[in-house]
Amino acid sequence: MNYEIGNNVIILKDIDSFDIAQILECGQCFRFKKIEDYKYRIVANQKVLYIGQTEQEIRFYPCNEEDFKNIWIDYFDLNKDYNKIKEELSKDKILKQAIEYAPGIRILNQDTWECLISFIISQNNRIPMIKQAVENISKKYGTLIEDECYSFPTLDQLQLATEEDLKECKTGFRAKYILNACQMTQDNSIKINDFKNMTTEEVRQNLMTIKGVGPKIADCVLLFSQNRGEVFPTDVWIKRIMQYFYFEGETNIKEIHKFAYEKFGSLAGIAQQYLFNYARNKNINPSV
DNA sequence: CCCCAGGTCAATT
DNA sequence: AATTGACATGGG
Repeated sequence: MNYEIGNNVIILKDIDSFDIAQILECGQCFRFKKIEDYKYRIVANQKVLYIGQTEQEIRFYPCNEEDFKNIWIDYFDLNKDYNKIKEELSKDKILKQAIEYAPGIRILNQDTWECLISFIISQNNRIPMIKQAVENISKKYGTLIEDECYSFPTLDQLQLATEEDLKECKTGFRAKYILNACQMTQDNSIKINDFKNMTTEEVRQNLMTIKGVGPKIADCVLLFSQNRGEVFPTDVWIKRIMQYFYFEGETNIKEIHKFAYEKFGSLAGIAQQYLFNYARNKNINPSV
């Protein structure tokens, strides 16, 4: 990978398929703030990182080479060849459209614990409100890093919360689900540290023992924090776009999964993200 | 005032 | 096994 090391900044050039706005705004990640066009601040891995992108280069700061190599290359999935993936997926003409609409999407490799709690909050909720709730929780239970930015709380930190506390953070009826996730992770019923050695189906079943975690949230955790490209998280938007483009009207999630696994295989998760972004931004909402 | 949101649970059939 | 209403909260 071709990058330059500056004074507490890493400058990345000649990277394909990287659009920081598309990556952060496509619905996979909740802890980012737009400073101005193509300048974002994220909080991840106990760090605050700014990303500024121009046509020529992408700047990551404050950042030294060690952190870039150890943390951010993996976080931004920089070793994956998205051109090859897009070429493969573009054999399907619907995917071709979705990819052309947002060719700079990448799937981030996020922290599993944060991803789990964030997507528990996501159920029957809207993205701006999910962001707000995650922010509230971080401010109340996380650690101050710098500049009013708080890390997402660890299990030990979040365990201090009561159901009332969590409701004050605007998590609503999901507060008790978060408590259950804390409890089951604490007593090692949820084996986050073993996930990397478990099959996708084993991880999914383990996550779904948490009250408030069903197949959709489990698949989001698998895709966005465990690099399992073969899952196809299916929410209302995915259901709409699949019905609109691939099915003649109404169908069910089981049929959608069967179709997606056969058609996209190990690239299903990435395909899903292009489709989700396309459906949401084009407001695909057929009256079928 | 009614509708819905990156779903899931529990009750009912 | 499949269907249906409830659930907190706030924006359109």
